[in-house]
Amino acid sequence: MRLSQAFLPTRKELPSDTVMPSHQLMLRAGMIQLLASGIYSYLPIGWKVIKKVIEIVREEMDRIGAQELMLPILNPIEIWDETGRNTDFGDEMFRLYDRKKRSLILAPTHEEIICDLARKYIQSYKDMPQIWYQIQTKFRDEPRPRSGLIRARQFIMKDSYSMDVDDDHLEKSYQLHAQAYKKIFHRCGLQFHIVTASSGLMGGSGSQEFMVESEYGEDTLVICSDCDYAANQEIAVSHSIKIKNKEAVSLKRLHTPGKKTIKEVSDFLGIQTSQLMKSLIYICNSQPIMVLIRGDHELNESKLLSFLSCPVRPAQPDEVKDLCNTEIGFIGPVGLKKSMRIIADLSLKDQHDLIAGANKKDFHISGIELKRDIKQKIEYSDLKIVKSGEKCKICNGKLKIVNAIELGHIFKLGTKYSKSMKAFFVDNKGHDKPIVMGSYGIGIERIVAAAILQNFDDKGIIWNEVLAPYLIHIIPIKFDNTDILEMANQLYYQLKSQQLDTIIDDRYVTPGYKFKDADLLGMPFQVIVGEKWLHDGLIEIKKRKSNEKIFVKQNEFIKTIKSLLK
RNA sequence: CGGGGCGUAGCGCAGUCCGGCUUAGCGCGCCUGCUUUGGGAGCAGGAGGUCGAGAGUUCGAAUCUCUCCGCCCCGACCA
Repeated sequence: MRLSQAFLPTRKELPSDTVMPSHQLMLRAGMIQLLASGIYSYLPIGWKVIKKVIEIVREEMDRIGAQELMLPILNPIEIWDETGRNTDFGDEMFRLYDRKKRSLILAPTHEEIICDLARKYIQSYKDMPQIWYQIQTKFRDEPRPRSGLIRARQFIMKDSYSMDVDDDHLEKSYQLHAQAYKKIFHRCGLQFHIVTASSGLMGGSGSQEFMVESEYGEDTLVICSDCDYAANQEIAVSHSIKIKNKEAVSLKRLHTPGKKTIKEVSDFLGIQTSQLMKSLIYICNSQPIMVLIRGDHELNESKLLSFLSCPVRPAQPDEVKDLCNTEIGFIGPVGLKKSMRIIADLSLKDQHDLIAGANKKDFHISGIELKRDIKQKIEYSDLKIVKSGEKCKICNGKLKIVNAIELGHIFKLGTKYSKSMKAFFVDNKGHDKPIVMGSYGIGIERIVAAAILQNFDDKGIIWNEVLAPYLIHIIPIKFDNTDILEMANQLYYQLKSQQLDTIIDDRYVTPGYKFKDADLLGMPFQVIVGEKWLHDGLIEIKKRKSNEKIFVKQNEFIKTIKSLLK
């Protein structure tokens, strides 16, 4: 490509209203253009990179025997009613009507459509296993699009679905995907984590996410520095920092005027926050539930949600007052007016001398032992958020917390969809059984953003050879000198004839302009034809990443370039 | 959906508090001419704006009031 003819609108100035480096660089390098919030046009070099990612994904999916197909984006609403996900997705689905006023949606994912295909074509255990995938635009009306392509409302996803006869075979399909995903992200040159993830309300027997660390990430991971343990914070477990168990003592009411928060109470009483018990009221299916957490811990709502298998919300202040006869800050499990389900974090089990609210304004109670002092049955579960510095349950190593961006998610769906959509097959004994499914996604643009995020400097993007829109960027300097222009053109044609993706900056602009643009665009190799060529007959090859310069004679050029390419 | 910020030329911004010396300005970019080619060139000339939209207040509105729209950030949300 000749830059003089290219649609490659680079910008010197940093776009305002942007925060994330990958977003800023994609805009500055002329890769993307915003059309509306969360909706982008992909300009030629942006699209070129995306196509490279897609091709890698396609190769690795094909390698595990997955079969590519293409499903409709426009879906009749009825099929989404079959699984109840019309309601579940709610406002996140784009909705529209056809001329007959029939309700349609723009698909945010395709489990239902796949399941429909499966129930029509998969009849016998002999028809499985199957893995079907597509690489296609998805639509989600995100409440808050952000960070450029990281969270967009229209984005490209590779989604695949496996159909198997039972859980063992699902496990195989799942592992095939895990392997394929590792290869894909490795090939893209990314550093990533594989973490166990929350199954949420979807049930199923497990899922893993493929994550790249980033301070801009929307997910939080817990990672062990000593072993392989890595999990999404939503489900991560740890050994809490141990505290010495106090002696058993009797209950005592303490006057704590105006002291509501854990910190206020512990400061006032001169005790460790870990001796306190946080009492939280949640509402689940309109029923109140008291949740108890150690004072130095925080509740992990995802864990509560999966323990209860029901969406939860914190109770409103007036609801709390209604239930406990006092305001937030002084509630506790001892002396509750109305009985309610109580769920406590494991760390509180068998502890002596805990302190909680007295259900009376300005009073707390000390000396609490849940087993001794609470008559009703208390359910115990791991409910706390894992914090940095806690110990790994597997190896006792130190856990760290990092933010991350989710690039891929593999999911054992089980039979949720096949049951509700009646996708059954006949097993080898002649019985009807629901197809056992898996679903697996990759965010294509997120790979591009992550690749930039992991490889840039103050001058611009640093592409690796796999994803680079062009491998080589030729820069003729002083090119009104016909020798230089001729040489540069000659190299350009030579490289092209070797199938090496090359761009040449044949614009009539100053050298500084060309260098800045080349660094911003970040092709792996810059080939500079200038003074050195005129005086010494040498062509300069500069590596974008290391800034290393190599000077070669013309007859050595192609050989050298090829040896530099991996 | 809650909180905050912003909307003035293709891009980045000043002007808005305190209405009228602003014929709406600056930098970058763009066009023409001459000069210029190892780190975003110089000089000269030029084009480009319903000041996000609508309504109102006023003799007079980019500036004040109201409504709406859009974009960004924080939070909530994110099978």
